Amino acid sequence: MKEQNISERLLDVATKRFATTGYNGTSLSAIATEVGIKKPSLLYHYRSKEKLRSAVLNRVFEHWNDELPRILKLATSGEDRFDGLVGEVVRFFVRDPNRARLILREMLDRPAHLRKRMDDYLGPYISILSDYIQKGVERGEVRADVQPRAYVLHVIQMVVGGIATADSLGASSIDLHMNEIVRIARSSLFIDQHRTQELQTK
Amino acid sequence: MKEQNISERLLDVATKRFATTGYNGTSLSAIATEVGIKKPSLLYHYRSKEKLRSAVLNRVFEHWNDELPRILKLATSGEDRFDGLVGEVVRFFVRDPNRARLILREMLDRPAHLRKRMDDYLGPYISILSDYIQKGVERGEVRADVQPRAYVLHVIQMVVGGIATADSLGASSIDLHMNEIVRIARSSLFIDQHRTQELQTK
DNA sequence: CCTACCGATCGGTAGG
DNA sequence: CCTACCGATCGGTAGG
Repeated sequence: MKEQNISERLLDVATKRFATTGYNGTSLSAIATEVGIKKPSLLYHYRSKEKLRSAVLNRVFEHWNDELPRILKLATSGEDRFDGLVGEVVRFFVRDPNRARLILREMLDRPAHLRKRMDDYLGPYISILSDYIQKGVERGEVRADVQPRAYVLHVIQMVVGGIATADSLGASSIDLHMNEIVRIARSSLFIDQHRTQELQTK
Repeated sequence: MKEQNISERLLDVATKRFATTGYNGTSLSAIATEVGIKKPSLLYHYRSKEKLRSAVLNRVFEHWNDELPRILKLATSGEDRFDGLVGEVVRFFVRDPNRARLILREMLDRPAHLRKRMDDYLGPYISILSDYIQKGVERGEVRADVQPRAYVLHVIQMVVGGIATADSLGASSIDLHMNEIVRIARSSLFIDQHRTQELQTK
């Protein structure tokens, strides 16, 4: 688990540095030095800084692509599994907040470029989730005025943004903040069944 | 309205550039050239790049500080005025999305530094809003499980993040997305009175 | 507000 | 994987 070849170690360090100090704020020599080699040796593994950037981003999106199918299987039915689903997404980014920072930075640095990548990797999953929501509306479980696609995007964004910028907010307890995000997401999606039932049995 | 001194024009251009290409991705000569002067002349107005950065951030926060008291007067009571309040915050950032991008970038680049600024400028207002929410809970208008401070922070973050990264998401219609954000914020805060009343009158 | 200039560092190449 | 080196550009200063 600890033995990695140099290409992978370069990718790890580059991910961390790009996430924390940004692409423009990170020099190739800084990355190389942290791995224990010199800049020209780095450029043998990745032929340019841009290639390194692409490699870093590709790996993050592939991680995502590996985990999302598994996560989405949790979401075959209604409210019960919703917390599990959002919880998994939260855990994915909490496990390594640099993933969130990296994506947020890329959104700011190269909007068009990232939009394409998001469409390719996440597009299908977002459509699946939107369909689930639409079915929930038809079943009467989900609020009728939800905009499915916008809802999904903003929940993802709340999670990614919340984790990426947790240090800037007074995020004393990450868990408390993530719980509140899940609560916001859930209660703005579902019609409140408990309350309905309480009142109906009166 | 069009006549500005050079210091102000430098501030405008620096704000735009820092927001779109980042602090590290913007050179002083690029800013100076766009204003029509040379780099050493810029450095007469702002003695270093860091001073320019501070000046840019100060102005954004002061804008905010000027408008927030007025906006908050809209929020003296419950659900009716909630949409107006969130709507004003949305409009503030939609009017100039670079404000949102700048703050998001600073959160990523210098978390500790921005946290202090946020506390100083926004801290009191966040406390006021948290108190409103707490009173709403006591009145039975607001969900009892809301975490007031976390709720406020994440709604702000959803707005700022959503506007800053609108280009990256498929934000075909900004209005649709902002409406969905307001809907998410409102419906996750208030107990659904309409539904309650409908059922009670049955 | 300018020209002229500084040392430092950048991404990248040559060549082994 | 290295040393040595490239032109370009960076933030900043001198001096007027």
